[in-house]
Amino acid sequence: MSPPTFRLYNTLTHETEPVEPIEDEHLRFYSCGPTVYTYAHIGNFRSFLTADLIRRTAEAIGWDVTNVSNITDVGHLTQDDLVDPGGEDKMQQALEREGERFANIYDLARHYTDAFLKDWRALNLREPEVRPRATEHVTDQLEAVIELVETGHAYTTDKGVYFRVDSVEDYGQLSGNTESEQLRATERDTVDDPEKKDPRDFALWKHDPDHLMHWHSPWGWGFPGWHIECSVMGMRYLGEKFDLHTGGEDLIFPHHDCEIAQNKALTGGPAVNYWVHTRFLQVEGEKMSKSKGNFYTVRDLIAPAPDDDHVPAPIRTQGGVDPLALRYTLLQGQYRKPFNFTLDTLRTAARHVQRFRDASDRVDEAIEADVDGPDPLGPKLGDCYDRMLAAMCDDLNTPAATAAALEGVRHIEDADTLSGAAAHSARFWLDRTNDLLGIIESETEDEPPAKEDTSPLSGSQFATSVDAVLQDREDARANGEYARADAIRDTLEALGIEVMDRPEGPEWRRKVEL
RNA sequence: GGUGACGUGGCCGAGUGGUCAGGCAGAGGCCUGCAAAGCCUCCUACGGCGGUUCGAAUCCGCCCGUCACCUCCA
Repeated sequence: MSPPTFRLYNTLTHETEPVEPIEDEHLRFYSCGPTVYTYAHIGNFRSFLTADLIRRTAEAIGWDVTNVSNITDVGHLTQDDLVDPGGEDKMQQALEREGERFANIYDLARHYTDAFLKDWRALNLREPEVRPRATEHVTDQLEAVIELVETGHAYTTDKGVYFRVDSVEDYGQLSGNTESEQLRATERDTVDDPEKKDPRDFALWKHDPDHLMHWHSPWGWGFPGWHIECSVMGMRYLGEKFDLHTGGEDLIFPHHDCEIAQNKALTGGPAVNYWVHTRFLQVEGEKMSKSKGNFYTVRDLIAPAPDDDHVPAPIRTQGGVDPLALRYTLLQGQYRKPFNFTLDTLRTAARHVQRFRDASDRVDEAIEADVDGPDPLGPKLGDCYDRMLAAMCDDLNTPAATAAALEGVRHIEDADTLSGAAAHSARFWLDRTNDLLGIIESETEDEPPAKEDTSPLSGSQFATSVDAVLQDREDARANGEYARADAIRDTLEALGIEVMDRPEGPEWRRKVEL
């Protein structure tokens, strides 16, 4: 059958539209990446997950994909209008906070970039084709700013260079913030540059020789404005026109509106056809914030570090969550709707991921055994896959897609026996499901994040001793000493070992504790 | 105040005019020495008020509520 039409909601048109790449069957898109001044939290990754799902869906319908995802490692000011030398940026603040950990601002950026990439892989996000860093493209940015000044789209003041918003058509089209007067009326009480000609004008270059990161420019030492880096890096790696651009909903204004304006000024027309924005998530029904104690970074959940001050106390003794369970959790909400992240959902997700894994193991055994027999699974699973793909193509409807996937795994579980033929069908389905949703097995080389292992024994030694204890319990059961058998089970449970008595003998696994 | 999004059962979340979403939790049952896991059954909602229609969670209007952005937060 022909693949379904891939449709996405376009912030620019307020409609869900068929995605039609400029180059047939080749999707080229840019994803706004993080500013690396701290560990990324699960909300950040909800947005990056959207980009990953766009990639996977496009690949599933046979398209090529070129994705550029940047790292913002230049510290930008916390207030755009505050272009005085005393202004601080987030990276500088981070360095002051953690000065003892890092030699300098570049060291800090490197540390958090590495941490970010590690989390990226842990969540089984596919690697973008290009991952440019802002600090490595300052020359490109400078050239763009010079061009904008020369073409009259920008002007200089003592404090920097500003983009002249009224030099392009339809500024603010993306957000709907089109009224100059409106922005003026709501301007915050910040230090303004009196030489700015329009309150909407934004900085392309900031004059500041004391900034921790500074570069030489025709206007003296300083650093680039925030919006210009994405315009420049997007065009450099994807061309003057490309298909799609992703980011968090907070970036709609001003960042993406500014980017659109810059691109128009530089190329004479808009660069991007589709804008896709991911809604913020909430945690336990509230805005995620450090003061509420519901602020989760990826590493908090998947690999707790009890001595790390970044890990909030309420979960410092928890964590150890399967990163794919975290991924599965984030799939329970469609990217464009508010999503309420709860530990309860995470707990459930961990169980579901385990079901996929158990089914996968069983299928592998059945392939090995290769018993003759019919294949009742093939058609059912084929149908499940079709519905999964259709759901993904329908504006990344991940809740519907995971529902169909769960139905598929139930078909495998329900089969009393798996013939070789059925097992091969199941293997094919599991692999394609994992390709599309990435929820069964990680594709990365990284070691799985160290689960908290308080045992002094290594993994295999530990397993051997658990097996020995279980044998003792089996002996007790055989002798009818049920009180002793239950005591052994309770002891193991207290150690985080879950015991299941199967017809073929006892089985155990580590409990998922949240 | 401006801009944009969203309101579905105890909870999370599909569903865009008429037939079951699904999951979690809960209740009962099967299985088990007892459990756990798994399986079966049950629980049936659409923020409010109008309107369109033979028929609306689904379309329209108004209201209420939640969230986000309004100069650097994904």
